[in-house]
Amino acid sequence: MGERELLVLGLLKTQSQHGYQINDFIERNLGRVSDMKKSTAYLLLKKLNQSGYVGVSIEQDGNRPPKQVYSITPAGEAKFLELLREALNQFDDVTPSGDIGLMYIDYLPRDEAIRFLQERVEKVEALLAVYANAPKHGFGVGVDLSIRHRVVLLKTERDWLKQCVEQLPK
Amino acid sequence: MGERELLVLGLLKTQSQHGYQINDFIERNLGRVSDMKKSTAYLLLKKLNQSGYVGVSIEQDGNRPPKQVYSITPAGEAKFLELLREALNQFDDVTPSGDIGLMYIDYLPRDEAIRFLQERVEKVEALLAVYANAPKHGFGVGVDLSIRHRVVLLKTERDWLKQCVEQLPK
DNA sequence: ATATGATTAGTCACATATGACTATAACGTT
DNA sequence: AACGTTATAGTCATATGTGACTAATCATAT
Repeated sequence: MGERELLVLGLLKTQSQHGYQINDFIERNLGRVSDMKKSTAYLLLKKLNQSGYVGVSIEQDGNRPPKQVYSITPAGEAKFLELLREALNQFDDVTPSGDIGLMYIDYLPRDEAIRFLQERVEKVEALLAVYANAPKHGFGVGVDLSIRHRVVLLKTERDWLKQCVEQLPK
Repeated sequence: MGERELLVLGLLKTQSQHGYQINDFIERNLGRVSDMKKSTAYLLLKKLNQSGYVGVSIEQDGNRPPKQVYSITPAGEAKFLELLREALNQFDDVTPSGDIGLMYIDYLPRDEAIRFLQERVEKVEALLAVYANAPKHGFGVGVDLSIRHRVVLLKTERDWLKQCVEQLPK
């Protein structure tokens, strides 16, 4: 259990919801903090239910097909706090992707390799532009801190890539 | 197919090997560039073989149980270059982990939350010390560039975390 | 009326990755 | 000769995550 479970439990803490709403909220408002997909959301809801952290009730809305409404249980509230503490305090070292290619860079003509790396820099810069121009978000400090996180990581990535190009032996 | 397949094909390009050697080399020499595990290595070898990018032959060594020796095929050589170009030129935006907790930080007493974040800073600094003191590696420029990558990312992480703590409203 | 697209609510096969486990042989030490 | 350790070579159950798919209802424009 990790951040994704924490995210779902936290959304249910605000109000009981069905799967669609959960996913919709994440897609619309938290796209810059989580990339969780719909099927994963439903999967987690099911698992959290089996573990007793969320309850399900059926809601019939006029003629619409019946919906599963999920709500957090007391055990879920406790788990939420446990996961929150864990999430705030833990740091996972992640192996950055994109480095393996550099190990074999000498198998390509130097100028071709450099062109690839420069294209890569441009991709990073394009993304940077998107995030840097993101409007302040209303959902809370957290989302803004998270966008700031991405921005500084992307800048670091860009600068490191540029340094790689420079430091490459002729 | 991605970086991991590229890594394996690249190691076979240098010389034909069996699964054990591949994994052993990665664990011993490339632990700072890839975190691929043994079972994954064997899995990739099998898949690459099924796709015709590596061939297998049996080698009997005295009384030892027979070994599968893997070697790269011409198709594998071509695939290697294709994957290398892709790896050098692509940039994947990755959602950084550890941000979800910040969204819910107000559910904990502020001082407790800050203690957790400070512990997290210490973890980052501990890792930073490990990588910063890593000796220059002989395998090639790539490995050193990769270590540099981790170091700058970790520094960014540390600084961002410190900023988070400061910017938190009282 | 009716076609189109958004809303709502999921399911399922599939790919990836790994931890835990099994086995044998060689080698050094006591 | 018994024993622990390392080298060797894998297999397998399991967990995670997602893309592609199905289906029904409702709102809106044509």
